[in-house]
Amino acid sequence: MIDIAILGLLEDHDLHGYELRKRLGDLPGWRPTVSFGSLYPALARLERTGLVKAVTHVTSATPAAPMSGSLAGELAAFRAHRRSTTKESRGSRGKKVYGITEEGEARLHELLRAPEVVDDREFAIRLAFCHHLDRAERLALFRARRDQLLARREQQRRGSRPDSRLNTYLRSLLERDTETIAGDLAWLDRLIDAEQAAIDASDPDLGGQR
Amino acid sequence: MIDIAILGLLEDHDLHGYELRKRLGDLPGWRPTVSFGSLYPALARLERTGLVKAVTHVTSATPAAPMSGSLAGELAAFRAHRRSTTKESRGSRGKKVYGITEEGEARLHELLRAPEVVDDREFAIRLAFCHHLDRAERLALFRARRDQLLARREQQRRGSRPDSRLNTYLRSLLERDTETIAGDLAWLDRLIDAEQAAIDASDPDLGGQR
DNA sequence: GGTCGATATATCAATTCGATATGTGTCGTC
DNA sequence: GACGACACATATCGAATTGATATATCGACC
Repeated sequence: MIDIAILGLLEDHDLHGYELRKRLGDLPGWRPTVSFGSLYPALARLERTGLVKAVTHVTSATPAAPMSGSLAGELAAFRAHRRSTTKESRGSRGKKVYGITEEGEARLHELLRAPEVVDDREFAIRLAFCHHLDRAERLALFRARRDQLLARREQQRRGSRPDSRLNTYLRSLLERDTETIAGDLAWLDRLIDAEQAAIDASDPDLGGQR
Repeated sequence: MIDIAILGLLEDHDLHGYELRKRLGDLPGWRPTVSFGSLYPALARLERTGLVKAVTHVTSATPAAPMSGSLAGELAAFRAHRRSTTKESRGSRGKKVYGITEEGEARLHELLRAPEVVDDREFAIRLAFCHHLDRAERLALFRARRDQLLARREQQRRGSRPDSRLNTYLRSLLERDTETIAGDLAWLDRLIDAEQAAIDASDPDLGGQR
């Protein structure tokens, strides 16, 4: 989940964790922003699997970072190292700037393209970065989401047949939910139409096939 | 989170895990339903802390459940026991029916009343069971949610000042988000008005104070 | 007799969150 | 120029949640 967002943001600029967190907060899907407990382990995982790499920009004092070696060790070793080499490491706790690798770019594309649309948050994140897809792939994503919302609406209709048993507040909530789904569908249909129009315009001979 | 929903459902009827899961699926907040990995550990936790208790209804074959003792033991012991007493336990794997305790009812009320509204899912769950609150408490819940949505709208406005930098899809998503928040606020205001009207009607001498 | 799908409980690894610890850089202010 | 408050920055921990998987019984249908 968070992988898409991290890779998507790094595709544009190299960024360090803290900055990444702020930008993630501007995206829908995290309220109000990602926790550090998600972000840093995720970055470590992505680095371990070679999808991102550190461009260890240690600020000011020590331009060519000397402490990247201690990263492999565990906390105690790290601290001990830092304490024993206080003079060298004076001047900030190495701000780690990350960049995306070629494998990372491939993985991002693969994650965006994957056919199964799972939850609302994931769709939002994928949509936020879907400009990396081509038009046909984008259309497939939109339509998969549309099917999902349709199914949700259907399920709701089945569930609320004898809805007089429900309390007022739950009924009201369910009604609002229906309203939101209807709104989402209308919005999605506008996106789909726009995308289809763009395809027709760039490829007029296929216009009759939709 | 899941505690509110479990306690809220058990407040109406005694239920076993599987049935609980199905009813949870009818509530908004879980898509399409809770996972077993959430439900059963949560039930175990609630039982351990005395908020719910098992009324071990072992179906058909052995009406007065003889294997409640093995529950305390671990998996292997349980299986060994079951295998060695196959004849007795023939006819279903002891369906555990849970009921709410007095402590559970107190806890439910406390959870519903708590002033901090955290995320959307939690508000939905609380709303679904807020008929257990009195009108003033309910109104406080609604207003807290309202403040939260207002803050969200404000944050969005600040964030999207120079929004021409965003790609089309993200911009569209953000617009739809704004629309949804506006709709939620309008809906909430209707709920608040209705609640206030009910308070005024039942307590006319306080009508001027709002 | 066999197997499919619903009922039912339980556990596991991985992910995420909220809280917390720790340290640096930069104001303002006294 | 010393002090504290606050933004910047990385990291870890425990607990909750998810999705997958294992196990077992039941009724129905062929």
